[in-house]
Formats: sequence, C-alpha cells, structure tokens
Amino acid sequence: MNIGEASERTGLPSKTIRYYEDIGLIRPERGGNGYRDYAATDVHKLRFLQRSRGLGFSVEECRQLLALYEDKDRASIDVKDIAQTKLAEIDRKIRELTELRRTLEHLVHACHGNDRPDCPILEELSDGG
Amino acid sequence: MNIGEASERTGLPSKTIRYYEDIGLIRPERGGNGYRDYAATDVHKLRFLQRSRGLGFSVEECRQLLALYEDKDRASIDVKDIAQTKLAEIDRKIRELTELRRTLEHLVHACHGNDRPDCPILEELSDGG
DNA sequence: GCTTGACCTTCCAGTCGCTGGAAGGTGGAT
DNA sequence: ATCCACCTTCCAGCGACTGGAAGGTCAAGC
Repeated sequence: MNIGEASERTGLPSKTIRYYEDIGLIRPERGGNGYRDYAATDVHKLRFLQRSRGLGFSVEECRQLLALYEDKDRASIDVKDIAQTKLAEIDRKIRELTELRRTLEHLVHACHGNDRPDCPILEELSDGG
Repeated sequence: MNIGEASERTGLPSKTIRYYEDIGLIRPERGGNGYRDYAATDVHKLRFLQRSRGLGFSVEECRQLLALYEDKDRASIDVKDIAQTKLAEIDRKIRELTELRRTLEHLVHACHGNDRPDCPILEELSDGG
C-alpha cells in the first residue's frame, strides 16, 4: 500500500513515516514508480512506534523495542535483558500515570476553590513516584 | 534554594529548569546576587513537570495541567474541562502501556525463537489500543 | 587579602524528532 | 490533454532541550 494509506491506518503523518525510514526504523519496498510500498508488517511496526512514542519512549528506545521482534532467531540474551528493562520502565510509567490520575481527580473533585496554594495535593503530587 | 539543589531534588538538569523558566512554566525569586531562589512549591511544580513530560505530555499540556492548581480561585469551567480531557488521556495511556506490557511479556516468554515474522503477537500489538 | 574551585549567570549554537513548504513526477478520471 | 490528488526529494524551521563559552559569586584554606 502507498504511504497515504499507511498513514491512515497508523495515525502517523506521512512526513513522520518517511522520517522513520530516514533514520532506519522501517524499510518499505519501492514500486516501479518509486512510490513506497508498505506491507502489513510495516503497518504493524508503525502502529507500534506510534504508541510507544506517545508513551514517552525515545526513538532509540523504540528501536530497541522493535529489535525485540526483528531479531529473527531470537537467540540473544541482550534482547531479553532489554525487554526486562523496558518492562520495568513500563511498570514505572503505569504507576506514575496512576498517581497523576489520582492527583488530577482530587484537584477536580475535592480541592475546589479554597485550600490553596498550600493544597495537600501538591505534597502528594511531589512525594509519589 | 539554588538551582543545583532544585535540580537534585527534582531530577531535572539545571539547564532544563532554566529553560522552563524561559518559557514561563515557573517563576523563582532572585536573590541579591542574581541567583535563582527556588521555593518548595517551585520544586513541587518541577517534579510534576518531570513526571508528566516523561509520560508523553507536551510542554503545552503540562502548562495546562499546572494551571489546574495555579488557578487560585478555581472558578473556571475551562479548568474542569481540561482536567476531564486530561483524565481521559491518562486513562488511554494507562491502557496502552498495559497492552504494551502484555505484548513485551509475550515476546519474552511465549514467542521464543520460532514463529516469526508472522508472530501472532504482531497482530495483537497492532490491533489493540 | 588572595586564590582556588564549585557554583551561579547569560548567551549562542547544536541536537533530536518531527513538520511545513517548495518543486516536481505519477496515475486514474474526464 | 488536462485535472487533481497523490507521490517524490530536499531544505528550512520549530519544540524541547543540551552543551559550551565567558564571566560573576561565595565559602574555604593559606
């Protein structure tokens, strides 16, 4: 499929998709006309990138994550190590988001209009994580 | 406290802290010597920024989130709307991270070495979210 | 009092990860 | 043949830092 369809299917702008190719994250085929031709696996990778970037992983970290299923024979211990590290990071992010959520909810429901600027939520907010 | 201590306490490089002042996210006092002087609330805000940036919120989004507890009389409906929107975003991020986690775990434990490149996890990965 | 060294200041340039726009080629419909 | 939406490359700019130069401040030690 052309880049436009890949863009629609992944939610990534065409510009970004070309950029990801520039920096070697994906390698779509080329048609006789020079157009990029995206396979289903490319779309999978792009969706993966779209998500993990949006969750605060750097491009280099995403490259490592992608390597986890690019590593065809999956022999390397490194790969497992990376995955383990990433799992821990993900768990931390989930915890942080959960706290952030709790804080926001507090701000909206409980802390309405009077107990600032020394609101206890500020403490809670900065102590957690 | 000086910027160095603020940096230590928040985990943000001094450079970044100065940058956040440049773009108006915080306004520390200045001592007679011209040094920035950070109060406890500044540190709270910086920690908040450190976390929310790491979780994939843009600086502008962080500015909105900060506004939630800067809004002294907390009267505005806008503020609640923003909070509601951010809560939904946070929930989405948590869901995505949870899926990402599941995928990675699968990759490590179940999918070891043989069923690629058409591994079912790729499907799972790109369908979710 | 003077020096040393760690800290602070501003300013300017560079990097990363896109993003917009120009200039031009391709492809299907009319 | 013309239209228009799509594709191509290339280059410039922006958001969010990050590094480095050039210089001021301050507490400690001689």
